[in-house]
Amino acid sequence: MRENIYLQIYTEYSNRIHSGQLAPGTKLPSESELAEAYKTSRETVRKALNLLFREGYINKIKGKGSFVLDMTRMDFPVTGLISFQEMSGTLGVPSRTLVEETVLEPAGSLLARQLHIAEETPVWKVIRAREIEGERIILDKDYFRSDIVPLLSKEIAAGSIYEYLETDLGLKISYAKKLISVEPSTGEDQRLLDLKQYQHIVVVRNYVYLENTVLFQYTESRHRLDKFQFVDFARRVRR
Amino acid sequence: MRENIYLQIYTEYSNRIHSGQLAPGTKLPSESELAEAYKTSRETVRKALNLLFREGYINKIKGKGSFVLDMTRMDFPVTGLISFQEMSGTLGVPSRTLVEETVLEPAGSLLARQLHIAEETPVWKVIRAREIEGERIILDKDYFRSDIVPLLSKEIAAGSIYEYLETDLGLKISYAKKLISVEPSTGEDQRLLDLKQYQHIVVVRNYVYLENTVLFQYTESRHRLDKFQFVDFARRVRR
DNA sequence: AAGTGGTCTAGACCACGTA
DNA sequence: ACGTGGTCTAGACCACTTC
Repeated sequence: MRENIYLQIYTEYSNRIHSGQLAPGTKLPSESELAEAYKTSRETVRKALNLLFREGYINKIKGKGSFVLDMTRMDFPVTGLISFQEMSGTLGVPSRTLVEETVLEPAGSLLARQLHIAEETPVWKVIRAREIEGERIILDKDYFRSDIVPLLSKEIAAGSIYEYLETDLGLKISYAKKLISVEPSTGEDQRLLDLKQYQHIVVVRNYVYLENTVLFQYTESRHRLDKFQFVDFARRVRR
Repeated sequence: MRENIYLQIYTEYSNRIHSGQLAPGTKLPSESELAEAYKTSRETVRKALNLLFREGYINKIKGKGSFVLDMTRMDFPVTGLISFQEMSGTLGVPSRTLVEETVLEPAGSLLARQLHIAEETPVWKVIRAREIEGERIILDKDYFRSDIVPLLSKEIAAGSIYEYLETDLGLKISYAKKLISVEPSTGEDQRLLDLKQYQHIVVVRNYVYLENTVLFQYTESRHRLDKFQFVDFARRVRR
């Protein structure tokens, strides 16, 4: 039996909405009609529609139907940082990554507390500056537990570390917590970034957990004030 | 027939996890066991567990079971601003709201663009300063479409506007988009807040939509740099 | 009354983890 | 082999909207 019918329906419709093929306001076929069209049950269709709903692609109104929302007003991505990854993905913005450091060293007291490990545990430390349109704007400081990530080369750091972790190491990332705050900039910030006159810097602390709830990565992403933007889309939960 | 069994299960377990009655790491009963215990079907139980999963209360591992996550490490709320509402809710932090202005006036060009309405349309404007531990730290500027919110008194503004909108006016809030950025502070900020030496201010723009996808409220929440913090919990979506 | 989405049922088969 | 969660089915009844 083919599986993940609901993901297939979700993907097809999210693509059509993304591409503009389905204009905002368009009414989707009813759940029963979709079930028939995909030769599946209504509950399976509902799973797909609920995904689209949760991510802001459509709105569902009882008694009326499901309607395409205006994603263009939402900018992108629906939730997350408008930062290096996204900026460099968008058309024609020249950007590059400067790997400043890739070392294996003992965690130390501060980091040991962040990662909930012993101070002596060796930890991979990767420091990268992100240059966008000729300006070094973001400083990424990544720390990985070395018992989980045995090797990290400069080459890997220059590319996508996440791809390496998921496809090569087979790690299953489950969830992450972000903490955003504004803090005075450090000497390191001033040395590695083009900070202009700004005395403060936006710090995004990221705690990444594996499926087995092990916290294996801690990241500090330090953004120049004027280039920082964060988007959050939230459905209101009724209880 | 009793309805919303899944919400009942969700509420019971989220409460137990919140209160610490269910310690982190605890294994929940299996889905079949829960279905039997609540005299319902497995799919209904799964609906409840998926809610708990999405909100970071539990982790689900195929073949093993569902496990309580450590919420205390997560601070609170799971996603959102650590700001006035939350701060004032926590024990013993003295705080109050100063209503600076409650007027009905034409939208004007800037606001007309934000709310997607005509410039002449009257709009309720509510300006409130939030004082925490004797310092005015947050400036909330709320704008409501007057065709949807007919009346807004100073008394309502001093309390919870959302409660008024939902219970008294029966408005159904569906979703909201937040945009966070850092900007130079204005004269108004300096006049109404205790800004200290800070030249910049964290601006949280909030766009609130009703169930029928009408954008009816635009809010600017302006936070003093050093008192701003935002938390985001995100499950990694696998596609 | 007809059509829509919201909830629920009582099964089924599969993939994964543990023993 | 067994228990676990992940997906799916083919129905059912309900609440809401529209006609």
